[in-house]
Amino acid sequence: MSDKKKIYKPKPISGFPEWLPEERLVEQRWFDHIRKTFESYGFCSIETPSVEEVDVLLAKGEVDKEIYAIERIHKEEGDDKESRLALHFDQTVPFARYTAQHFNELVFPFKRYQMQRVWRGERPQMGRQREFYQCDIDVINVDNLSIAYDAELPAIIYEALDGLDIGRVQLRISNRKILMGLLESMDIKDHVSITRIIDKIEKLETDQINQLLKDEGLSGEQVGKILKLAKIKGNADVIRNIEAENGLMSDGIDELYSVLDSLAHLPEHGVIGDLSIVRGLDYYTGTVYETQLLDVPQFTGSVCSGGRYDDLAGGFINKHLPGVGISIGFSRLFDVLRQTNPDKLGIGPKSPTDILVYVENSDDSPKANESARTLRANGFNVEVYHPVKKWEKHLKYTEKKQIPFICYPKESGFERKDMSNGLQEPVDIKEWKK
RNA sequence: GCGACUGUAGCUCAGCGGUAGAGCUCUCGGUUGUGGUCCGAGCGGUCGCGGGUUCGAACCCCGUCAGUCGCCCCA
Repeated sequence: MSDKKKIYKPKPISGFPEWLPEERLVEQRWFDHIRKTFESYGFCSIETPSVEEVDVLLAKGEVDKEIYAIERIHKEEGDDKESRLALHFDQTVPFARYTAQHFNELVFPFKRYQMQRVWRGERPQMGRQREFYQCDIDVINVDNLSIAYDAELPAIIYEALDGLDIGRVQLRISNRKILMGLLESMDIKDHVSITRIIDKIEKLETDQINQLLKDEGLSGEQVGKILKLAKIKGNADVIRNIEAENGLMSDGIDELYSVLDSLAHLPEHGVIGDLSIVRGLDYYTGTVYETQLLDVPQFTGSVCSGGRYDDLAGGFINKHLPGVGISIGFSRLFDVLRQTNPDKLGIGPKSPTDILVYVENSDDSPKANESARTLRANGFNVEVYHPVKKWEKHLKYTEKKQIPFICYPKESGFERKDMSNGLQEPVDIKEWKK
């Protein structure tokens, strides 16, 4: 009697988003714009495998990262001796490996961009997924790398983000040497836990920050000096007037001044020196970046971050290869906008089709296909609605997919219907061009 | 990994101890002026899963899994 199909009920996997065609279309538009911006500054594209050897990903000793390892289902006893693979956690480390591995074939300073998925095994929430796209640009050079690149990258990023129509963005820039110099001058060793606390300055009350720092064993005077420095925000001149305690600090101030000064052409809200920016990742050694969406106060995280790293690739080759890079948190940006400000996303039609060609009955198919070819040659995206159905069906389909025109044959030639106003008129398809 | 909350139709949810419901979506038909409106019909659910209590469980209890939000961390 009942021969019901067995159905495995699909459910979304948390943190692994997928979009509808109309959302994907916007995503593709964003990718195109970002790619064009990067290439306009002479960056070339590379792609690295989704997986790296675990040893490569952990080369910088960041073992606490939430990395997905992969494994064959038909794994057998003894297969353990294969090197373990894992999905890459970011694109910076694979890029460093790539640069070292292809060192002899690359031209330096090596400027590349990379737009790929990365994976992190963390609990998802708004703007945080487990599988997401990042758009990275980095420059790596041999032995030394001009500080001018530290300023060029944020300029490129600003241009890329500004073109997406997502409201005002603000790049916040600091230089780790400034805070590190201060800590050094006070003979404080545990940089990592201090910087983690500084990182929360925007989130917590001053009292709480004070307490956290004191819990680390700092004196009241030390805490005061650190907080006074970390709360400095402003333009190039503000940074220039900071008093240096030692050479390291002085270097940091000079570098940050130089970077901010080179970015003076950006709108005032677009870039700011902010000494509370220190970044969690421990391989950054100089300039560090974060980016805020000024018009989305509900989301305070950074949508685009990066920094200068002195020798990330040096672990893979016996050379000194300093670099600087920034990564747009593409999926974070898209997701945050989608959830908080869907109008800004400019979700449009459900397909790229410009013209639907109407087939009245199956005898007309060859004619329809041929006219579609003509229109495609004229630059349009054209689809033929093959099922032979009533005119109303065609209209409904065209309407639902928000296709602007229907083209249909008449005794002599063709007519087109403009879906925006219902107007129908004869058309010479050879002369109808995009 | 930790904490709080939530799992019923494709989606949004009602039902809270007595035969599984609504709206939307979808399919088909009718009305209409060639898209809209309106009308009718149909498709669609082991009530997350496993156990327990009960004459009887979507509902109460225990466990488990999944999800959402927050923390940690970060794009």
